[in-house]
Amino acid sequence: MLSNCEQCVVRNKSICSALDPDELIAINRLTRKVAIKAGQALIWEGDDSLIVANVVEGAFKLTSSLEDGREQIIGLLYPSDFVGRPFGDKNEYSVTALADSKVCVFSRSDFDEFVREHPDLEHKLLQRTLTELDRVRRSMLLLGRKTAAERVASFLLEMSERLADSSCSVVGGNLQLFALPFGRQQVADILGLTIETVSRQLTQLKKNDVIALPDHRNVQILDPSRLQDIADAGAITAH
Amino acid sequence: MLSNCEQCVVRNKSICSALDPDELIAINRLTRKVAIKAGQALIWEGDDSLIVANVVEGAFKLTSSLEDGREQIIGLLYPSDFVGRPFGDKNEYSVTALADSKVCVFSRSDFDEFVREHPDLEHKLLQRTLTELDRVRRSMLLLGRKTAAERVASFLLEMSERLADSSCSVVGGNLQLFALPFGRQQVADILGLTIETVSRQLTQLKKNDVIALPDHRNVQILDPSRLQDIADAGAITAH
DNA sequence: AGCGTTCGTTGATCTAGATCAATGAGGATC
DNA sequence: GATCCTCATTGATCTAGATCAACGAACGCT
Repeated sequence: MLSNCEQCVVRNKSICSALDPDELIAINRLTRKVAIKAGQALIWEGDDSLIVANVVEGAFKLTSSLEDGREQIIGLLYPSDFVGRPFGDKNEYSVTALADSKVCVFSRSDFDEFVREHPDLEHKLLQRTLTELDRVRRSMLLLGRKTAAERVASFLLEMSERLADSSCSVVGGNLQLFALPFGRQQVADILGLTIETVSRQLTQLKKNDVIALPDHRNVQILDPSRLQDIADAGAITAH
Repeated sequence: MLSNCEQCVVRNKSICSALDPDELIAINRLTRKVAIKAGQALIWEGDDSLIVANVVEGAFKLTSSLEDGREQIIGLLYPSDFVGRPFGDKNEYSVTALADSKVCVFSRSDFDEFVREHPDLEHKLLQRTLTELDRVRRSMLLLGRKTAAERVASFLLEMSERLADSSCSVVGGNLQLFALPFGRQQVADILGLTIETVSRQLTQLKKNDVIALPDHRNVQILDPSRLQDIADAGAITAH
């Protein structure tokens, strides 16, 4: 089945939103929709950069590892996000599906060429890259200088923001419930901690009534301002 | 004195290398050369993004801090590097001169507009941003998962590469000497460690004849492959 | 030359978070 | 509904790196 950009669900949020109908037809010819099963890799660390893609459905993690197995999650990708390394010959990171996913794939050379001919598209790509750079730099402060409590609190706040437009429900402006799209090990790999430390910090927050944990995947933020205080300074004042 | 792009020392390495002589004259009108003393800030964390710039001379650090004074160095900037946040309204990070420096400053709105009219310039900017993103992500692995020994070794290797074209001297292909453009505290703030740990790791490397430290600022790499092994896996085998 | 002042090194101790180990709690399969 | 199997929690202990503290060395200043 041919992919059809006009009917694409991420058409208005992805970089493709820079394109007019004619251009959309042109880019349609360069693209191929691919399904990726949960756990399957789309790109391997160290690979030549042969493809780039838009995430259409699902979620991906971007990871970098040491030989002995230590892994750091460097980024998370959701529908409408752009994946891959244009204008470069190596992928420095692996991209792996966290859930069953669909992506819209381009050959990198085709994509590079198309982008150079469409400055508006290149502009969108630049804006995304700048935003991502801001985000990644923020996590450098987290990884380099924050305590475990601060990291977990920051993470929960960021996830609640990021998932705000999808599954998040705001009741009374203060009550937030969302489902993490992954397990404790992944949280640990995002925060540069161990699974045990993440678990202990979460139960600590639960004991202090800052959050509730209906089950292993769901998180409910009961006291956002308190969580914010913890994220910024780690202060856990007695409740 | 008017700045003159034609005679600019970073003309061929900065993003301005994308411009032809006519365009250079046009951009010249938007620019102003400014001297910054060591220790002085060019941009403050949280400021509105009102200016962007090219580094012409000297060195800068990009930092993010917590209220209690903990600081993380998020990036280093050298001549020909681009500074600031185009196409965004906030600077999330401070930019401070590490040495007496000169920059070529644009108003952000002027720059944004000029960039949109010059796709080649925007392309250069995108390439730089993508490269920087790769570099920053690499340091996420360092900050999140590497030990102190691995961090210091990785740092020395990266600095020797980065300074290769300036003060670095390669003798016999194996002997590298370079001067760090900053003190121990800054190294600690780059690596997410304390000054004491950095110091101890350096003396450890010295004792094992992996490096020599002629004085506090200079570093000589005696055994690059050993240093590389340490950077990757932290293994310190007895000498 | 003498004297602060700043910066780096070294040592002793402490602790946040890692590691090791056991237990518990769904969720799928037959 | 019993049996795995995977994943999260909890507890006990250990350790890398932080913290606290003293000392030393280089540099600028009078």
